Amino acid sequence: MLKEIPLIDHGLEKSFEKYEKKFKALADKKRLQIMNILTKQGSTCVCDLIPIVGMPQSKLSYHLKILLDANIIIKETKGTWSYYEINMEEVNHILSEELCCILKPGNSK
Amino acid sequence: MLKEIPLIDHGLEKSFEKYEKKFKALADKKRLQIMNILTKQGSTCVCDLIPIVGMPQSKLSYHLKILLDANIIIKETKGTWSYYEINMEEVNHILSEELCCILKPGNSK
DNA sequence: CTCTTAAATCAATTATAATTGATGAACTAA
DNA sequence: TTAGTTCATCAATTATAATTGATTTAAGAG
Repeated sequence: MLKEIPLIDHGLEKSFEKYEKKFKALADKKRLQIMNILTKQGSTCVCDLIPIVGMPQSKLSYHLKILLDANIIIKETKGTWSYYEINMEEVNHILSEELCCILKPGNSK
Repeated sequence: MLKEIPLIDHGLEKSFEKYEKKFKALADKKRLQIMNILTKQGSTCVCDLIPIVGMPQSKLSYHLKILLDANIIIKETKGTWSYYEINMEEVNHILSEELCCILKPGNSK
């Protein structure tokens, strides 16, 4: 039985849109820095991130939201505090072992 | 001997800038489509790509340049023709095995 | 040389993303 | 209640990226 090769593969198109969003989230050095800090620090609240990353709160919130919406980080709210951490499962699914290393502790030696 | 932990790690900063560029190149579904076609087709010239990807020549050239500058694809010129192909080594260094699969033949079944 | 084709580049427009300071919502403590 | 804190969101601006059609460069063919 012959398999039809469609001109436009809608499954792939969906995939490309999904990965476009994730790569967009990764395509910013400030967000890569945030990810690097989260991998070093583990779960961290926004108020502690502010002095480390050195950016105003609204800006940090903006970038955290982009990473969150792409499922690259996870948020957990405890009372007034919001704790963010890397979604390691997701990151490992996207990035190479080599690249994942800059997002894992013990690399910045 | 104690190791100093710098507030700003310039080595990491350079890395982040490098990866920012690569992720930016990947962060577009049209470019992911181009990459997918190049993995299926192998080395392909621009004039053959135009009808496959269905975009005007100047637009295609623009997107190919972004992928080329990020070292994600390789260009080889033969006379009037320019042939492009995936830089597999680079792609494998960045992306997970799982994700590399959408950029390898035999996946679109 | 001229004519054609291939592909890159340009300039102008349009679209998308990032930054900023201010405001608002939700929780805690007094 | 009131005041203080954490964080998200808003609106306005600025910056960056994508799209378009036209032009340009370069390589063959005749």
